[in-house]
Amino acid sequence: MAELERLNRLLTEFYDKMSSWEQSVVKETDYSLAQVHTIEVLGCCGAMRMKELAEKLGVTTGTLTVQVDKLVRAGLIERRAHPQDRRAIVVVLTEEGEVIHRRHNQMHLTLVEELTRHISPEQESLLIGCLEKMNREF
Amino acid sequence: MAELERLNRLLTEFYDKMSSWEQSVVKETDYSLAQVHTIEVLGCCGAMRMKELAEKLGVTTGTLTVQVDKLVRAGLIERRAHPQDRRAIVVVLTEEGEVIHRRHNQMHLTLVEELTRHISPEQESLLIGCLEKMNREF
DNA sequence: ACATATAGTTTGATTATCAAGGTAAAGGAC
DNA sequence: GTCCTTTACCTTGATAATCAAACTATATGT
Repeated sequence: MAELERLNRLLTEFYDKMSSWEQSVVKETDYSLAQVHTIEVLGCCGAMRMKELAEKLGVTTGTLTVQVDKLVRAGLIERRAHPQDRRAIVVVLTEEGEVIHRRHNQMHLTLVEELTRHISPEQESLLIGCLEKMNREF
Repeated sequence: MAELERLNRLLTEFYDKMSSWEQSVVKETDYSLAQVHTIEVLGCCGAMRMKELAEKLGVTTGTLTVQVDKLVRAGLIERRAHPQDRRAIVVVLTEEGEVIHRRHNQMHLTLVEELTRHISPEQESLLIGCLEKMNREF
């Protein structure tokens, strides 16, 4: 099982490097890591209710309420009434929030482009296949 | 560049899933995420001085001092004098710290084993190659 | 119509974190 | 050797993120 150990090491290393990359990128902005992450999820997955957003972010709804308050005050997101469920709030990016998201996403793309600089298109396809399989197993 | 976008999505998804997996695993233990991460780094990379550890963890030495205090009190790590540099402290896992690390590492291995369940050995080798290339580019 | 479950907010306490300032030691420049 | 600068770590005070639990309003099932 040396192969497994090696893969584990590489995945952990990748995770740690991604983590510090994200931290350093966020430090350049006016927003915190938690705030950028919230924007990221809303930008990638689209508007959603508090409950769902809290689950995706891995925090309680109480925590999210506080974060959403800040982002609303910063003008990046808005609270909207849910059309069917009057208990629910739908959180949606404002135009400014969209801008922030696109800018951040572009940095991600640039990073991935750099990371795969020495990976051939065929290998890249294989990598994509592996990632799909792995993500499905979580 | 649709391929790039797709890879970016998959990597982000993988990162997020790893993150929540780690969080849920840590929640079962008596230690916090920051503490487990400290143990993880010491276990994988071996004993090192405060400065180096702080860099690997992405925190200031001030923050690390506080965390190390807690882990020393918990009996998982020890502060040792650096043999050459009398300003420096070498942080090292105790026997109990090693046990915690091995237990945590085993869970990582089990996870990776599950994740790669549907990946052939040949694909796995290719995946390892890709990860090595990507980690080198960070 | 009533009981129970769910969505979101508020509150109080805890933890992690940083920046800035302090101490001690190392490493050069002279 | 003596000073100056840099480095390593610790301490402190303030701030941000987080949770659990209590609360309000609405939905859902019996």
